[in-house]
Amino acid sequence: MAKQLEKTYEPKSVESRLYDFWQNNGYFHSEPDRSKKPYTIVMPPPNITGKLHMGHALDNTLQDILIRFRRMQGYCTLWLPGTDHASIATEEKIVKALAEQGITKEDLGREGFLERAWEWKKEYGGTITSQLRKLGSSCDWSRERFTMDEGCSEAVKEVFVRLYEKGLIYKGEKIINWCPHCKTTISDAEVEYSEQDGHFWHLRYPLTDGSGYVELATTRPETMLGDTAVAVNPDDERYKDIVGKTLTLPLVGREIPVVADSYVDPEFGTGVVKITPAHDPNDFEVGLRHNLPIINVMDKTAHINQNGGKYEGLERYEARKQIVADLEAGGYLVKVEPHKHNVGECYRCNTTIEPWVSSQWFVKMEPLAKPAIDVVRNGDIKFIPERFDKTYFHWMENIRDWCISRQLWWGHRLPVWYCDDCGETIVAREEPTVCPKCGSKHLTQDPDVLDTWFSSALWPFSTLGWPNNTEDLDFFYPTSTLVTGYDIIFFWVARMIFSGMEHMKKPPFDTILIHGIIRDSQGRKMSKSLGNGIDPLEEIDKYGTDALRFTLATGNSPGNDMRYLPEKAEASRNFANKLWNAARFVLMNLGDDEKAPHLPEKLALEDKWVITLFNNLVKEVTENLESFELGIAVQKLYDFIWDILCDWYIEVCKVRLNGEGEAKEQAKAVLVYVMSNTLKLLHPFMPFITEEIWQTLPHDGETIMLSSWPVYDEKYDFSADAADFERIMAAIRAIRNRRAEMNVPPSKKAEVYFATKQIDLFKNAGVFFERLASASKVEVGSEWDMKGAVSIVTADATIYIPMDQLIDFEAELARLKKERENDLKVLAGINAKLNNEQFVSKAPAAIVDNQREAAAKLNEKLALLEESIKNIENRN
RNA sequence: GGACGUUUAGCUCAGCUGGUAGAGCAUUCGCUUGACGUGCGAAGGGUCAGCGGUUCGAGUCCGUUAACGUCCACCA
Repeated sequence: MAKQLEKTYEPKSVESRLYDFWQNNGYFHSEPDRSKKPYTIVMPPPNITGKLHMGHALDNTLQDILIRFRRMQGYCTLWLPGTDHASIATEEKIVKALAEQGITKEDLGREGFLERAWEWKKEYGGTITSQLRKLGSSCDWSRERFTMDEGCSEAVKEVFVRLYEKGLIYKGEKIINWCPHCKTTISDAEVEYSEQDGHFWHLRYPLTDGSGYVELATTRPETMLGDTAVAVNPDDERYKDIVGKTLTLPLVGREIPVVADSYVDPEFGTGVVKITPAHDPNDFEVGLRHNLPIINVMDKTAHINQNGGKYEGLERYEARKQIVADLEAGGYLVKVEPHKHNVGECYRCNTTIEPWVSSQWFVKMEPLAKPAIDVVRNGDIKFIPERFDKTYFHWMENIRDWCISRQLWWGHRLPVWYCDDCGETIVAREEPTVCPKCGSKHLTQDPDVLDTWFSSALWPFSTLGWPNNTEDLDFFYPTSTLVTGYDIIFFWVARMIFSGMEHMKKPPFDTILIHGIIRDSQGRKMSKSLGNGIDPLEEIDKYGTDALRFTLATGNSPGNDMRYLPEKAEASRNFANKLWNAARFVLMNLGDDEKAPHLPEKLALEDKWVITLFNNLVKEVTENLESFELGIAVQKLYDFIWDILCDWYIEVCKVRLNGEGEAKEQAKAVLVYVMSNTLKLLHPFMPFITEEIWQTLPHDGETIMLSSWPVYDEKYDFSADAADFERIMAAIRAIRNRRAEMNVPPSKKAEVYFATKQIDLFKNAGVFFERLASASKVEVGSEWDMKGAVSIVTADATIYIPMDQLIDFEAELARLKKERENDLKVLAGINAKLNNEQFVSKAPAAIVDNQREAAAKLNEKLALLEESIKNIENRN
C-alpha cells in the first residue's frame, strides 16, 4: 500500500497547509504572458471595516471558481484583490472608537485624525483579506491594492482634473441629500426610501390683503419657516384670482407670493402647495423657475438655525411639535390626518435625510451615461442574467448629476484650492503655490473628500497602473468577468462602466455575473440588528472550506437569492467525505510504483461505460462553466462522483481488483485516470480536498491547480458499449428492486436465470450479478422453463429467481398486473403520438425514431410480462 | 404609479436553446456487502400557482389573474 488516508476527511489538517503551499510557490501570482490569452477578474474590494460575511463568501467563491477554471484551461489569469477605504463607514468607526476615549475628531484636528485613521487601517484593514484566504481564494496577493494607496489616489486626482477640465465636474449650489447624523452629503443612490406613518397637517395661510386665506397641507410643518411661496396649478380655476397676490406666513410674518406652476397637481389635496426651496427637491425646482429666495432654516445637525426666529436651536422634530402647537394656537391649523409617505434615509445610519441646499461638487452625468448605455445595448458588456440590463438602462437613462463631495476627512481630498485673495478656484494634480489669476500665495484647499464610490469606479484600471501606461494595463485590461451582487449595480457597476468608457475608451469587463444575497433559513435578510447572520468562518470551522464553497455554489443560480441552511453544509461535508473515501479505496489498491494517470490499451465494458460518461461530463461541465452555469456544473459533478463513480464503477471494479493480473492492472489504471481527472473538474469548487487527494495519487506536475483542464475527446465515446453496460445495470436494479419488495436480505443469495437474446453480454456480466445482485449462480439462455420462480421483466431479459417459498403469489400477480397496466398506459401514449400524422411529419426524425424504438421495446416487454402472468395463473 | 423576480415532491431548491419532471434533507422498509453508517440497497410522494393561447408536443414560449418579494419614482 502506497499511502494511507485517514478514515474521515479532516479539513483543518489540510487547508492552511495547502494554502501556504500554493502561496509560497507563487501559484497565485501572474505576469503578463503574451503566449496566452488573459483572463482577469478584479475583486470587488471589501471595506476595510468589514468582517467576512456570507455575501463575501459567495462572491469570492464564485470568483475563485472562475479563476481556477480558467487558470487550468491555460489562460493567463489574474485575480486582483484589494480593499476599499469606505469613507463614511470607516470614519464613523474611528469616531466611535475615539468617543470611547472621550475624544472628538475635532480635538485631534484633521492631521491627527487621519494619522489615527491610518493606524486603524493598519491594524484592522487586513482582517478581511486574511479571512478571504481562509476561503481558499487564489488571488494574486502580491498585487493587493487599496483605494487610497498612492496609485489609486493618483488615478482619482487625474480623473477629477480631467473631468473638471472637460466641464464634466462642476461646483454648484443645489439641493442635496444631507445626513444630519453623518454630517455629510450623500448621493441619490445612497438614499433608501421606506414607507412610514406620518401626518398630514392642513394649514391655512392668510392673504396679506385680508381677503381670506388658502388652505394647504404638509407632512413636514417645520419647513414652513423656510417657505418663500405658495404654488397652485396655472389652470386651476379656483385659484386664478389669487395668483400674484401675497400671503402672510403664519408665525413668521413674511410676505410670500402665490405662484402658478404646473408641478402642482390640482387633484391632490387642496391643490395648493407650500414652497420651501431650501428643503425640498421639488420646491427647489419651482423656486428656480420663479426666482424665489432660498431660505435655509436648518443647520447641519438638523436643528433650526438663526433663520428660524424663536425656534432657533430646536431639533427638527422638536421644532415640528412647537410649530404645530403654535399654529394651532394661532388658528392656522385646520386638521391633522394620518398619512403614509416615503421617507428618505441614509443607507449607512438610517437617519432621515434632510434635503438641503448647499454648495457641492457634482459629476455631470448625461454625457457619461450615453456611451455606458450603448456598450451594454450593443452587447459588448453582458449582464448574467440578462434581465438586469433593464434595471441598468432605466437607471442610466434617468440619472441625475452625481454629488461627489463629502464633508468628511477620511477619503480622497478634492484636488481643489481657492485663492484667499481673489476667490479663484484652482483644480490641479499638484498642489499650486500661487494663484494663477492674482498671484497670491494664500491658497486654501477645499476641505471635502470624495464619495468612496468615486475611487472604486476606477478600480478595474487604477489597480492595473492607470494613468500610467503599464504592461499590466495593456495586457489585463479590459478585465473579463465582474462578479458581484445585484445590490451594488448602481453604486459600483454602473459607475465602473461609464468610467471605463470615459477614461479607457473600452468597457472595463465583458461579462457581469450577478448573484443574489444569502438569506437565513427563514428567508430573511441577514442583518446585524436581527442577529440572524451566519458567520462563514464558523461554518468553515464546522464543515470545512470546501463544504462551504460547495454549498454556496450548489443550487444557486445567477441573480437569485438563496437560503443558507446548515443541512446543506452538512450534505456538502458528507460529499467531501464520500470523495475522500473513494480516494482511500483507490489508494488502497495501488502499489508503490504506479504510473501517472493513463488509459490502458484494453478496456473492459464497464471501463468504456465510465470513460464515456466521464468524457461527456468533461464536455458538459466545461460548457456550463464557460456560460457561468456554476450551479449546474457542480450538480453534475456531484451526481457523477456519487452515483457513477462510487455507487457503480468502484463497486464493479472490485471484481477485478480482488483478482490478479492484467485485468486488475486495467481496473487500477482506469480508476486512477477517472479519479484524478474528476478531481480536476471538481478542483475549482473544492480546491483543498482535490489537491490533497490528487497529491497522493500518481500524478504529473506539482499541483492540481496548475494541471491542465480535461478536454472532451471523441475517441473516448463508446456509446454502444455504454448502452450495453446500462442493460446490465438495469437488470441489477430490477433484481435488487424485487428482492427489496420481497424483503429478502442481501445475505440470502439466490440463483438467477436470464432468458435473453443477448446471451454473451449477460454471460460476461455474471460476476456483477453475483456481487451486486446477491446471485449465488448465474445462468444465461434464450429461454427457461421456470414455473413457480419469481420472474422479473426488463427491456432486455426475463429474469427468473427460484425462490418459490418466498413468494406471495397473489401479491406477485397483483404486482405484475399493475406493471402491465402502467406499461400499457405509457405505450398508449406513445402510440397516440405515432398515429398522429402531424407528429410523425413535423417532429424531428430522431424524436420519432426514439418513440418507435420505445414502443417496440415496450411491446416486447409486455409480451414477456404477459407470459409471467400466465405462468403464475397456471401454476396449478 | 412603473419595472422586475418568485410560485415545481413535506422542507430548501435545480431544471440551458420546448420532447410525458430531478437533487439534497425529511419519511418508510431492508442491510456490519473488507472505501465510506458523514454509509449501502430500495420505496412512497408532484394536475410543475390558476385560466387562456401558440405548437404535432409546454414546467420550459406568449397573454392574463392571484399571492409573496425586490428595485425604481418629486405627488406636497
